[in-house]
Amino acid sequence: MFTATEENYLKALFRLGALTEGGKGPAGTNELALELDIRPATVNGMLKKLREKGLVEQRRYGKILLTEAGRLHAVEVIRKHRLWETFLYEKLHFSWDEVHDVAEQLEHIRSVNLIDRLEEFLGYPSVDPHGDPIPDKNGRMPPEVRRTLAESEEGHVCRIVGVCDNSAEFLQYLDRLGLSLGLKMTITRHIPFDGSVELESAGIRMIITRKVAENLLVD
Amino acid sequence: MFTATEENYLKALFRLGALTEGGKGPAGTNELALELDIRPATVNGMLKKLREKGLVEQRRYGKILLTEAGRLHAVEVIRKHRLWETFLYEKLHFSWDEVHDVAEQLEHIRSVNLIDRLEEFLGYPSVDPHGDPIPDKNGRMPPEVRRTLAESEEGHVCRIVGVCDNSAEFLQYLDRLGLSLGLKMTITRHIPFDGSVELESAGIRMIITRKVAENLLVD
DNA sequence: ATATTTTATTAGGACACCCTAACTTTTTTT
DNA sequence: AAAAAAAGTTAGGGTGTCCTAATAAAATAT
Repeated sequence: MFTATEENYLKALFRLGALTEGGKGPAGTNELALELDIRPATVNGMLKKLREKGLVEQRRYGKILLTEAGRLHAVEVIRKHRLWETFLYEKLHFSWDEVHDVAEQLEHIRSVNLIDRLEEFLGYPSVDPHGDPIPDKNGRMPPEVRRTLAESEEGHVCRIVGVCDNSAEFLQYLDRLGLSLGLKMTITRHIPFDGSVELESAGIRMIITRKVAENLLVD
Repeated sequence: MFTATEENYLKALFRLGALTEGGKGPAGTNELALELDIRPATVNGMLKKLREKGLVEQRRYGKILLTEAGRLHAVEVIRKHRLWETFLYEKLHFSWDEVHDVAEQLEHIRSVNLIDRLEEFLGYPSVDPHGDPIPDKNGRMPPEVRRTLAESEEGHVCRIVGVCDNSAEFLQYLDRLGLSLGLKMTITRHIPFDGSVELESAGIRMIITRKVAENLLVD
């Protein structure tokens, strides 16, 4: 049905939030190319194919959106990826950082039964070793346990998954801080004095105020 | 290092006994093409590539032989295939006939640690669900338990893995019976009267004499 | 509003793997 | 030994996925 390459494109689009609804909004050709580490010209050609297959919607020179079919398949691939990661971590004792590359290959194995049986074997886990939720076989993500950055423990590695305050003011402020949806970070310290949180992301250390921390949802 | 396609060629050559030593001897381009269900012209091109990579030896218009490097890699792929089959059968409860197609994909997953950890997880099995031996990580097949057809139980599914008598007479006789190395069969009945063995292979039922049965090794 | 920069697209090419059709070499049959 | 059959090879294409270089459109800056 789908090639491994096509699946990787869908997955990347999903990651980039090509879903209209919440999130960062649709991605463009260049952004997708960057995400996949493939040249824009190549991506452009593949998008044509995905459009023809009804997986993606895009007007000339426009942003890319996953169709319902595209979204469903993207989620299916993510489900496979996360279940395989869980298998590697829990059953084969791979370390946190080793699982990804192998799961990247395993997620493309085609079989009617394989992934459901693997899920059963693993005891229907709800999150993978990175804490990411595992979608069910109908493409639904389990209700995420959303916690604010302020409640998160020291040393915890997490990602920004949403905000409590949706005001333009707050979002613009986040922008200025370099904080965006999906950003991965490590909670370095909770500072008792004023409730500030020290964190580290992409090699950069920063301190954010308690008020900001209370309004950032992390996983 | 190797593409999935290259690995499939190596595996097929190994199956066809392209090892000089015992067995059926080296295969030709056509035979390999038949085995892989790929046209001879295509196989010819791939053989050039495998020769350049030092995996195969072949003179113009000559038979194909695996080099030591080729043989080692073929065995490695077979090891992966059989360990994955064992996993699917024992842990995910796939049936005997479902495991092959999925293992055919899984055997090409690349990872330094994966297969050794899987082997450990499975408890170092020595044979796969079909009774085929699983090579160890150094490319050695475990000592096969070779039994003659005469000693084999009724209902047993097995393959001809060798002969006791190597005379031209006997081998020509086997040829006439349509019995060849690697042939899969089911032992239907042991006939007490004269020790004959009734068996079934590829939908054809036949009876062979006790003397022949005593000289055929099966797995 | 025009110039610049960024983003998207087109054109043309490469490589892996597959094909069919035609041809050559080797083997087998007569 | 010549004819026929089988096996191996070459020539020329096709698809999928990638590339670079050049161009067109849109967004941004002046």
